[in-house]
Amino acid sequence: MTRRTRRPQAQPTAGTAARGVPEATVARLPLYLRALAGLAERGVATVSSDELAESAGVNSAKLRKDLSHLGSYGTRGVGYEVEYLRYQISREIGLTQDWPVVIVGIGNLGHALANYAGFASRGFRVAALVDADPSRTGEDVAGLDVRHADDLEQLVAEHRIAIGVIATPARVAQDVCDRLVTAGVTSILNFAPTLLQVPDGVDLRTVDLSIELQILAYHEQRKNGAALALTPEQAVELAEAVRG
Amino acid sequence: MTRRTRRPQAQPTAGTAARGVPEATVARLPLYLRALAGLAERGVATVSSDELAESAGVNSAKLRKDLSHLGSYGTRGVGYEVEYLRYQISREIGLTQDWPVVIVGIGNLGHALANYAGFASRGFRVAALVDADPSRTGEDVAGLDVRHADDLEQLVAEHRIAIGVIATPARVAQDVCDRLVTAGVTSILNFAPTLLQVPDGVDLRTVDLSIELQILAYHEQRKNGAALALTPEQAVELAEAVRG
DNA sequence: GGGTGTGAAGCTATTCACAGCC
DNA sequence: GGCTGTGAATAGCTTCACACCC
Repeated sequence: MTRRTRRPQAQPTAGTAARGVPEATVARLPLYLRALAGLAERGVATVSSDELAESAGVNSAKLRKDLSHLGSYGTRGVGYEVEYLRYQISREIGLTQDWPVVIVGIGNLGHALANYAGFASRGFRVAALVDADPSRTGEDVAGLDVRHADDLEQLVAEHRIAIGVIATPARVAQDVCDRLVTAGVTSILNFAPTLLQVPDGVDLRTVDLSIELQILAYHEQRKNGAALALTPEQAVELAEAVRG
Repeated sequence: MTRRTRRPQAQPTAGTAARGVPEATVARLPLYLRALAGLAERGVATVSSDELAESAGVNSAKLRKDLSHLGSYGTRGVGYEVEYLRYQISREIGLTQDWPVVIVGIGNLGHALANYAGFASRGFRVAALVDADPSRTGEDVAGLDVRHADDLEQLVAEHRIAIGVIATPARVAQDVCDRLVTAGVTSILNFAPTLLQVPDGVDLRTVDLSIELQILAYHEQRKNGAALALTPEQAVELAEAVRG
C-alpha cells in the first residue's frame, strides 16, 4: 500500500547499526510499544521475550528477531528492561519528536480523528483542521478552529507539517493529496476509498474501512459455505473442530 | 493480525477449483473490485490485466496470479470482461449476500462508521447500533435507533448478525468482544487500540489508527534523519534522488 | 499479434534451534 | 539455568518470462 520511496543505493549510513529495518518489522514496532506501555503502567520493570510477545500478540521468535534489527537491547538470561526498550523503540520510530499533523475533511471521520486520544499520546499533534465547506470554518473541533481549505498551504508552512491526513470524500481526495504534496507534506494517511497517486519521496498509506470488512466477509463466507457444502455429520465435526 | 482459524486438514471441498486463496490475494480482491467499479462506471466493458492492474495500483503479474487463484475468468488475447469479473470477485468475497453488521460504541468513530457509504454499497448493512451510555440510547444515528448495550445479545440473534464492529474505548473492548462472541458473532473488526483475545473459529481484524501514523513517522524520520546525518553535498544528492 | 495463465526463479518473512552470554 | 541474539531452514509472496490460446 505504501509507495516505497526509491532511493539511490542508500549511502551506508554511518553511526548506529544497520539501517534497513524490514517493513514487516516496522509495522510491528507500534504493537510492541503498546504492549510495553501496558506493562509500564502495571509497574513491570523487566520482561522476557516470551512475556512481551504474548502481550503484543506475536510469537517470541518473531519478537526477538524484530528487536535484533534495532540493536541489542536485552540481557541474556534476564530479558528486557521495559522503560529502556520502550524508549529505544520510540526513538527508532521517531516518536521522541513532535509531529504536527493536518486533518483535511472534518466530517464524521475527521471529527473522530481530531478527537482521537491515541494520536496525542504518541507524539502526534493535530495542528490544523481544514474543510472545504465554508459553513464549517470557524467551528470549534477538539479545541481547534476549523479553517477553510484555501488556507491549507499556509497552515502547512506555518506549522511545519510533514504529515497530512485525508478524511474527505473519495471524489476530492486526489486534489487534496496534490495540494498537500505541493505544500510540502511528505507523508499522507488516506482514509478515502480511492487510489491516490503520489510522487516518489512521498509516503502514502491508505486505510479503507470497507476493505477490512470485505476480508472478514470472505472468511465468514467460507465458514458458512463450507458448512453448507458438507453432510450434516461433517458439519457437526467441523463445528466441534472450530469450537476447539 | 487476524487470528487464523485452525481447522482440521480441510476437507478437500468438492465443486469449484482449489479452495485456499492466499491471504495476500484475499486482501487485494477488494482493490480489484474497487477498480472494476470505477471502470464499469466509466462504461468500460473489457480490460487487460495491464490496465486493471494500473487502476488498482498493483503490477499486472501480481494481478494475473491473484485472479488465477479464483479461476480462469479472462480471455487470452483479449482481457477480462469488466462486469463478469466484478461479479466473480464479489461472489468469491461473499458480497453477493447480505451481511448485517452491529456497531458497538457510538462515539465519533461509531458515528462515522454508521454513516459510511462504503459499507452499504458493498453489501454490508448496518443492522444495529449499540452504546453503553444510557443518555445515548434512543438517539437517531444514520436512520437507526441507538440501543442500549444490554440489548446486544438480543439484537445479534434477531438480525442474525455475524459481523461485529468495536468502536469503543480500549478499556471495555475485551468485554464487548467476549459478549459479541458469546452472542454468536464470528467475525470482529476492532478499532480499539488494544490486543483482543478471541477463541478459534472467530476472525479478528484490528485497525489501529495511530499505528498507521507511526509507520509513516518512521519513514518520515528517516527522510529527515538521513538528510541531517549527511554532508550538505550528500543532502543535495539525496534530495535530487528523492525528487526523482 | 496480443494478452492470459502459470511453472520456475527470486525475494522477503517466519520459524527453528542453539551458541553464547549473564 | 535461563534467555537473548542469530545463523540456517522453511514457508509464503512476488516477479519473471514464456507456452498457450484467442
